[in-house]
This record gives sequence, C-alpha cells and structure tokens, in this order.
Amino acid sequence: MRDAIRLGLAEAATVGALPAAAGELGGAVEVERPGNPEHGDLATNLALRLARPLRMAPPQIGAALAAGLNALADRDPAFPILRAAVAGPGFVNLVVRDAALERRTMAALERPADWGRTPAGPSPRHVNVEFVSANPTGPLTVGNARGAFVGDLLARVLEAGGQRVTREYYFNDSGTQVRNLGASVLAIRHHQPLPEDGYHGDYVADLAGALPGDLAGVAGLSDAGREEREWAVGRWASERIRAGIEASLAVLGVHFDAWTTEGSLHAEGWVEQAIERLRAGGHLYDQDGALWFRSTALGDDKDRVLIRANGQPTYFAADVGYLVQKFSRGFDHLIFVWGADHHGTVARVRNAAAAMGYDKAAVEMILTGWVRFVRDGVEISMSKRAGTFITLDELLGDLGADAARWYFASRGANVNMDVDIELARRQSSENPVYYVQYAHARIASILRKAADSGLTRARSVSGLLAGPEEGRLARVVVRFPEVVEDAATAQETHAITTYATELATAFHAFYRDARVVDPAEPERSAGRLALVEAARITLANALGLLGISAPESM
RNA sequence: GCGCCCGUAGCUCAGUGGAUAGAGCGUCAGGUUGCGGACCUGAAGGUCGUGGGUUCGAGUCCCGCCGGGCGCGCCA
Repeated sequence: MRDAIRLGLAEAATVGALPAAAGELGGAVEVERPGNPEHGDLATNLALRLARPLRMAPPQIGAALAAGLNALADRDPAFPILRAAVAGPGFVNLVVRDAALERRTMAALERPADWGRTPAGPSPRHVNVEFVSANPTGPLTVGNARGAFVGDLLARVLEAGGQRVTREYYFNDSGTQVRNLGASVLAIRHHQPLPEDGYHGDYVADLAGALPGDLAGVAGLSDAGREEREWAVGRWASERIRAGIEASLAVLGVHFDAWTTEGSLHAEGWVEQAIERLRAGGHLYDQDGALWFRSTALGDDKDRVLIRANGQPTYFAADVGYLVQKFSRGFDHLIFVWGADHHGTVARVRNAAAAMGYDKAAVEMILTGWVRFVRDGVEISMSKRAGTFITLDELLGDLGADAARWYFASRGANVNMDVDIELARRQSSENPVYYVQYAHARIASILRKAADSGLTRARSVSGLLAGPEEGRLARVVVRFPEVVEDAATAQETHAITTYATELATAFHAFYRDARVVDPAEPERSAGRLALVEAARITLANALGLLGISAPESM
C-alpha cells in the first residue's frame, strides 16, 4: 500500500502537478486508518508532511497526489487503490479495491503459518535478548516476572518481524550469596540458628530436607571445613533452584537458548580480553591501587572501577567482558531487559561498548517499569532474603499463564503499575484475553458445525467482499501483517493485543449480522466459511505471537 | 542536590507532530423462538498534573514548577 502511494506521488510529479523532486520524497509514507469510516479505508498524511519541503499548501499537494492515484487506478485494474480524495487539512483518503483485499485474505488461507510474519530475508539481524537473569538464590518472584514477560514477548515480536533471536539468561554462580545460601541450608539441616543475612524462605527448609547426606556432613565442623562445605552446598542448592526457575518459566512458555554465568566470563578470559581492548584504546588509568575506566570522557557522570585495589574485578568488569563475549558470538544487536533500578548502569555499559570499538547503537537497554503489588491499597513488601514474597508460580496459579501474558503484553514495558492481587484474582475472568479466545472458539465451533452439515470452504474468496458484512471483517483481517511489522519496529506488543481485540469485535459483529452455516445457501456459506477461517487463523496467529493459547472450545 | 522514568475517563492502560483524544473493566439503559449470551447496541464519564514556549497544527517536541517512583558504591 505504501508502494502504491509512492507510485501515485511519482505519477503526480511526472504529469507536472508537483515538482519533480516530489517523486523522491515518498520515503516515509505514513498510512493510517481514519477514525471515521466515512473517510475511507485508509488515509495518508503525506501531503501535510511534504508541505514544508515542497513549499506548497497541503491541500494543493493532496489534490495532486489524489489525482495521481486516481489516474493509476483508472489505468490499471490491478492497482490496489480504487479511488483517492483529498479532505480536511490535506489528508488523502483512500478506498481499497476489493480485489486487493481478496488477494491478502487468500494469503492467510494459503499459508497460515506465515500469515503475519515478516519474511526473514537472506541475512536477518541476529539479536541477543537477555532477560530475567535473577540469581538463583530463591524461586522466581512476581517481581522477576515483569522481565520474563517483557523479554519473551519482545523476543517473539522480533522473530515475527523477521529477525533471529537468542534468548539468554545471565546469572552469578560464584558470589558470596551462594555460600550464604549454602550456610543457610546447612544451618536448617543441622537445627542451628541461621547466619546473619541468611535466607529464610520455606524453600530453604525444603532444600535442607532434600540435601543428600554426603553433602550435609555432620554438624559442628571446624571453621576451615565448614567454609568449603558451605560453598559445596551453596552450589548444589543454587543449581537446584536454577532448575526450578527453568521449570517455572517453562510453565509460562518461556525457554532460554543460553544460560551464561558470571564465573565463565572470568574463567574463559573474556573480562581480561575486554580490559586489554580498553587499555589499547587508552580508556584506562590506575588510581588508588584500582583500575578505572574513563567513562566520563564519553559523557557518564563518573569514572568506573574495573579492578578493585584488592585485585578483585567488579561486577561492571564482568559486564564489559560479557559485551566482548556476546559480540564475538556474532550478534548484530544486544538487548538487555533490566529493572528500572538498573538505569544508572546503562551509560557506563554502552560507553564501554563504544570505547571497545563496538557500535553503541547496537547495545540497547530496555528498562521495565516497577510492578507494585498491593493488597487493600497497601504495598506488599517483598524480600527474597527474608522469605516474604509472592512467587511467579503462585501468580500463575491464580491468573493462569494466558491471562498473565495478556496483562503484560497490553502494557508498555516501561510503565509503572500497581497490581491489586485480590482484584486481579476477581477480575481474571474479565480479562479481555477471554474475549479474544472466545471469538476463536466460536469460529472453531462454526467450522465444526459446517463440517457436520457437509458444507465446505470455498477455494477462492473472489467477489465475496462485495457484501458489506464480509467487507468489514476482511478489512480488519488484512491489516494483521502491518500490525505485526509495526510492533516489531516499535519493539512493543500492545498494538497486537489492541488489534486482536478489534478483530474479535469485528468477528462478533459479523456473527451477529451474517449467518455462516446455512445449508439452504451452500455457495454463500462456502465463501463465508473461507472468510471466517481467515479470521480464525489471524486470531490464532495473533495469540500465538503473544504465547497465548487459541482454544477450539472453552 | 544531581540524573533517569512516570503523570491521559471512577479503575487499569493505549495514543509513530495531524481530522471529533481511544480501549477494556466498572456504572446506567436496551437486545436473542437462528451457527456458543464468556455475545451484541447505545449512553454517561476528560482543564491529557500545571504554567510558559516552538509550530500552520502539541497529549506528543523544548523549558520551569507540582506529585509519584528509581538511581547517584572499589555492592551485586
């Protein structure tokens, strides 16, 4: 459609209605759907956009563009636009030819698996999306959940947009918190008091119960032996928790392609390599016995320590090593899904990437907004260490994965929100996701009914869309690929949920006005069955893109 | 104090500088002797936090202020 408008612009330039330069300016054609149906199927504000560069009044440009489009429509019966007209301050309203709608509807029916997906192209961008990355010292909480939803939805929408995605989970398997966890498990196992800053949750007791005897040892070890044992138990517990996290995420439909540990970045020399790169570029200096990165030279508020005076690398050093590790794996673009509290680290990591010679624009952080869980208007404070938290498993048990996914998919990643647990439980049945799923189930039911009546789907929808009810539904169905493409560009999913709701509404209205299964009218039924199947495929793909099921009945 | 994010209908949220600011939920009033009533039709409800500025045009961009959140470690 955008191409068609560019052709119209070129046509106007060719016949001299617009300056010759106009033909070159169609790059950023914007097509939108008018709020008012009387304005046609589509509208473009191109004439308003071109007013400045062309130094002409928008209505004048619009009239020329409309004339160009109409000339093409008259000349070429296959031109997707039937007619164009300028209106208001310079909008060009477009009516789409039925044949063009029918072609796109057929595309959904002929290749349902591809419908809505942007073709990948010969060398798709390969994106690394790192998310969740909670350290395995306790089960995933609802606090971690935001990142899980946002990251997975982002990965899915990028894939649908034709990009290659690797989902990655980063965690620390060697920090003092691991030893602390081990000490906590051992303390409970041996009925001793928990260490200061120990972990208190029920899951720690569960781990203590499950701890194999040879690891548990005997109580009252000497201090030297105790430390070693705490580390060993910590590593055991940590891996067990990590596996539990993996299982929780699997229930959500979230799977990772790579699990990377902070320890491996040091052990495999990535941190060292990063430091050498920075040193070679003159970005490092020694002060007070520590090794610093001159981040201020690139606009940060302060310089950052990479190696402490005691010789230990900082967490930031691992981040920098991780950049080298990821880029050396061949990714074109790195996305980090972080909680909003990490915004202070964005600048330094991106600066380090630039200092090492990578493209700063290829390192992107998406900061998720805060989710405050409240009960009766009072925030529920959560602490993993104190053992007071709501787990992701509990949330899913209450809401179900589909409702939870929809909830997060329909909101921007960076907005803060309050979730009232009780309200969410009560309202889960009001979740719009069921409205959309219901439309899908209703169509599935119709298709079953049709099969029982011996009716079959038409092989072509040619001529079908002349019916006003059919036309209205088809006009929504055919928008799907552009909705997906735009969502992938924006890296947001709420356009998908909004669209899916609109399509469900359009179908429900169609259902009211047009009987599909009618043995007395087999031919008309066949055509409508094809259209309704196209709508079903679209609903299923929209839901599938969000990781939500499309039930045949409910 | 400095920096970043947020402020849109009663609630939860959409809204690439463009036409009359939208949706769901909630509220109110209606609708089915037909393929699934988890549905449909309609109504009420808005100083887009606030004051300036840029622009032919601002919820959107810029500046100030108010309110909320988060950061500002040789922690992770």
